Amino acid sequence: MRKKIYVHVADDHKIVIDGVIAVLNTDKEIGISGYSLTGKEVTHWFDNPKNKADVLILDITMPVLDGIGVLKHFKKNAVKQKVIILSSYDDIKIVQEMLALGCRGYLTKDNAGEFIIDAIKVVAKGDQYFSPNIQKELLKVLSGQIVPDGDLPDEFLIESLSDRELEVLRLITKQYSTTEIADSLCLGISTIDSHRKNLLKKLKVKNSVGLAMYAVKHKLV
Amino acid sequence: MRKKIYVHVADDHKIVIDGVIAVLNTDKEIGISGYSLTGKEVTHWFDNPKNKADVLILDITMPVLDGIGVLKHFKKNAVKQKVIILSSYDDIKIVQEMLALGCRGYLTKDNAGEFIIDAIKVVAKGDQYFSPNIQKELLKVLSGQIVPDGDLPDEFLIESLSDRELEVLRLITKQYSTTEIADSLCLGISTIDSHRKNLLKKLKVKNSVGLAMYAVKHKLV
DNA sequence: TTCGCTCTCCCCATAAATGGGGAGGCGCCT
DNA sequence: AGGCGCCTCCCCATTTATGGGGAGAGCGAA
Repeated sequence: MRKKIYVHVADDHKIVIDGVIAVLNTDKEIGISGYSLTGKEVTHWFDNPKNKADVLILDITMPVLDGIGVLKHFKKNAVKQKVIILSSYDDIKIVQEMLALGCRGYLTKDNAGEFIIDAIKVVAKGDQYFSPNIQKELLKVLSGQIVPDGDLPDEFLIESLSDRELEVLRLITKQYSTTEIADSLCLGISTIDSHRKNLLKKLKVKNSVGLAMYAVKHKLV
Repeated sequence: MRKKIYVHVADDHKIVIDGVIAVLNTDKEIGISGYSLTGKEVTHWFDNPKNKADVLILDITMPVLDGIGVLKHFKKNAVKQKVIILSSYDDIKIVQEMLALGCRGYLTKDNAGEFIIDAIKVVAKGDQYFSPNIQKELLKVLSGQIVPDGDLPDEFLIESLSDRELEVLRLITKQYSTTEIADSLCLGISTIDSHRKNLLKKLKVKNSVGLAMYAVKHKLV
């Protein structure tokens, strides 16, 4: 038998972890090296050089530190273990964002059970793996059926926002009007108007609702 | 051995179902009679008199028809099988709402694995079961430490939205202006204005951004 | 039938947001 | 010194959104 592949599972819902482990236990080549309920726990595990995990199954939405934070931490610390995202979202933009952050595979929770074992084996070998529904979406992008806005992954879009703009954006999502934002920041109304106009341009959305949706999507709130 | 208890599991994430089933399979008195990925599927199963399930493990947030809708359907049709809610929320007001709708038990996803078997056995006998963290919250209410105010968390305001209002809300989140929504639905501008005004009142938000945030929070988009 | 709710549309008015443009100060980097 | 981006604020104008009220038609429940 080949060398066993050790897997670490991270999700804020223990029952999901139980499910993943139950599925993985059906395969003799795969072992469980541990699990985490928050992103913070994950980074603790992987900061320890004695951690024997080869692959990390990672949920995006977690308390304390989310999946995005974990990937960023891994990138900064050059963690070499492979990461497979296990998420509820099948939005191609999110997939791209995760890829940009260095994940090696992407599964959606609605069908992870069928594909997770394959995914782990493929990723452990060094390849990438995406569940069929995600593959289909990625192909659409490649074949030009979806033009991903020609924009850089939204990561960079976020970073192109200035501190002030982020501040204004956050207040907009709190349903503050321009006047209220101006008062709250002790600035003129025209200033907030300018910031909002710049935000609309930078994020390429139509109105404040678009700004709010963007902020939510990128977890700025 | 006593008569086996049959359980039906409903959750929009298959991996959660896998997890629940894996845990339940460790107990010989419990059998799985089926599972559902949407509330609609659940009602189909339980509308069929041949369904042999004794207990339903039910998630609250599901597409097509959510857990609340399922409980209401059960109430209307006098479905006699017991329901245990399996939810991410540990908000006491939600628990109370579910109790009012006739559920017999409440588990949170973060520790369901430990208690789900006990919960099923207790509920199957006709008693109620709550995981310890929920029990603690309920005791606080009974002892007067929490005075549950009249308003439910907004999670449940959604039930009071009409179809048209939901439609308008969805288009608002797509960054449509009132005029565009009117055109898109072949209605007058005044009509959409009225719907939006009603939405603002019903959902107790300040503006369209608030509507969008609400829609996102409650997974309407 | 009467009551309540939805859906449709209208009146009034004001506040807010959108869409162009420009401009001066300030700090940072080259 | 010059360039660049950010922050601040202003002009113009139009479109939208908000906030109050009302009203008739339809439909189902009590």
